[in-house]
Amino acid sequence: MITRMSSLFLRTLREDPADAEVPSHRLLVRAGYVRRVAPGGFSWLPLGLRVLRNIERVVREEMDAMGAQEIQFPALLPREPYEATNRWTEYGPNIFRLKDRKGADYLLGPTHEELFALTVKGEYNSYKDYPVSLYQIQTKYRDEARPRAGILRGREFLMKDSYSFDLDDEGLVRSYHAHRDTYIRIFDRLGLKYVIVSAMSGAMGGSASEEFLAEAETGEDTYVRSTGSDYAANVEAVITPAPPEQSIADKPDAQVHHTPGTPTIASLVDFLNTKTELGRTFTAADTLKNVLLKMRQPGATEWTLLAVGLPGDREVDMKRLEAALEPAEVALLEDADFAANSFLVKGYIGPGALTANGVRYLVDPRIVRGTAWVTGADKADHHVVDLVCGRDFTPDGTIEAAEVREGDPAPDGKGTLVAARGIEIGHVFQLGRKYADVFGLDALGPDGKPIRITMGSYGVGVSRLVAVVAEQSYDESGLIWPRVVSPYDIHVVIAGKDETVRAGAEKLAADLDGAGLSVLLDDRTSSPGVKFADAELVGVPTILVVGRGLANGVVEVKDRATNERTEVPVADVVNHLVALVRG
RNA sequence: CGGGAUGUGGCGCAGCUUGGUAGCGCACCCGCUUUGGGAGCGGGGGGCCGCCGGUUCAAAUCCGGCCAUCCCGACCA
Repeated sequence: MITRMSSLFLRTLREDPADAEVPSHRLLVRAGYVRRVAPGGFSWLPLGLRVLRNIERVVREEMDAMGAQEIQFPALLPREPYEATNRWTEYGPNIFRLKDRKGADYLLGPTHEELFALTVKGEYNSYKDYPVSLYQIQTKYRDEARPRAGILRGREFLMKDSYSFDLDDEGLVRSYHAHRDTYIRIFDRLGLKYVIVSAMSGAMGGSASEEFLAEAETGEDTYVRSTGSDYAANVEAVITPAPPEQSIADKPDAQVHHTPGTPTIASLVDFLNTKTELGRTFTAADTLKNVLLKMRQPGATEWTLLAVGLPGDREVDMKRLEAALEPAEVALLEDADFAANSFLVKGYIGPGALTANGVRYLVDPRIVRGTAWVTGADKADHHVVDLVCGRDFTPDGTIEAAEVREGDPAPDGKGTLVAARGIEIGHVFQLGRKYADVFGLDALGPDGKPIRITMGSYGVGVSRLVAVVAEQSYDESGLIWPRVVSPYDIHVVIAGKDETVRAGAEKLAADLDGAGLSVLLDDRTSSPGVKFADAELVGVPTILVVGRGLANGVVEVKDRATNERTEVPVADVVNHLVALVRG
């Protein structure tokens, strides 16, 4: 196929659009791939649509190859199924809601677990029907609080979502891994640099959920990776390696010290080192900080107290804490709560009062049996030194609530952690029976008894991938597409108005087309400089320049990624390019 | 929802302090010249200056209110 730029619906911009910050947004607008029509809403122009369709094709081929079957739901959905799962309420302001002429409630689908579960229930009844995996590639709607970064986070976007249905947990794990492997193939084919991070804490069940994050400085998701292995994880999922337990026998007795005016860790450490004669130097890491919180299970009205103990040099990471306590709601204790619980002496809280008053006490994994701590003595202006875990206090358990810092040892014991940023491009998730329970999705088993189906849910952000690929592949002149997603195989530039040059280029374009390549032919009357600049901006990986060399029987093949130019005899160029593209 | 900024042809911007017939660059149209790195000259088309109200003989410009958009944060299957 040959597309002539003289008639292509395209207008490139010489300057960056004022509202674009991230490279993908800037370049996709400048190069005429997309145009903004509303906050978080973009139209796809011919070049952009071709890239989107190419990515969609890769996703579809791999989904089909794994045996998933494609179906399609409406984006406009009735309220009832989402009411049944309580998501009509849970989604809050994040879904688009609308009413029909009769006043009935509808929504624009943000994700389709309900519909898939209901559809399978409607069609399948026997255990012989399972397992099955279904998917769709469909427009999703979410009323994001703040759409941003062009098509990286829009309110309307194209997503591939799929769902697996299995008779038992082993089947779910198989389906999960089939999807995971498929996603690896998809992202590898797209030439992306990405990591797979565990998205949930160990307490919630290992690999039940993993995210695929494309490496990008502009990414919204922070994760950590190890310097010594390929370990990578969401900050919420990092497991703190516990130090070895220590002997209790050789520890000195706990002693209470009068430590006036030391309500903070810094003031306490300073006091211990300058105003006491303990014969050693303390740091914040030697102190045990007890943070008081309150938590509430979903649906409950009463808050219960919770204390988290952690080394004094670490802050509580509320996101990690929330992830560890999910689905419970959690909040820091307020002054009124302290007033209502007089045994809590703010600034001087120790494990003693907590345990004595039945407050659930969870500690950081670094606080193991045999470790000695400086902590509050439950009395204003008093701290206790050498309070030993397992001897002087016994926590109710451990919790991953402390902040993760660069330089922390990696959980696998190899290397240390460093922070990195990424963009979520895929998510695999063992849903379990949540939706099957709500809708009564059962298969009739061989013994005549119903078997509750277990589901997996898997997503790929198809339109987002256009921006993510761009984000990982561009230079100061413009986009640089990998061949699989490039809008065309070859960009032919006619450099010169000479009629023989034009005719030669037309002939070559026709030959390339005949050899099965897609060709973007710049047959415009503009000056060569304009055409070169546009070719670099548009980003087709191979540019064929037909110009002054033609008289000597050569044309120029330019590699967009390296900007290397090689002269190739006209007679060989078609074969040369076919080999390049088929590579 | 908090903080910051900005709204002037399709795009990028100036003009606003000090009110007086709306301007520049890119893009677009016509003519001539030009054609290997965003051509030159000449001629042209296109704007309810975000919206509403106020002040004034006169408002893009001053005052008040509203709306919208972008950025940072909170939020985000």
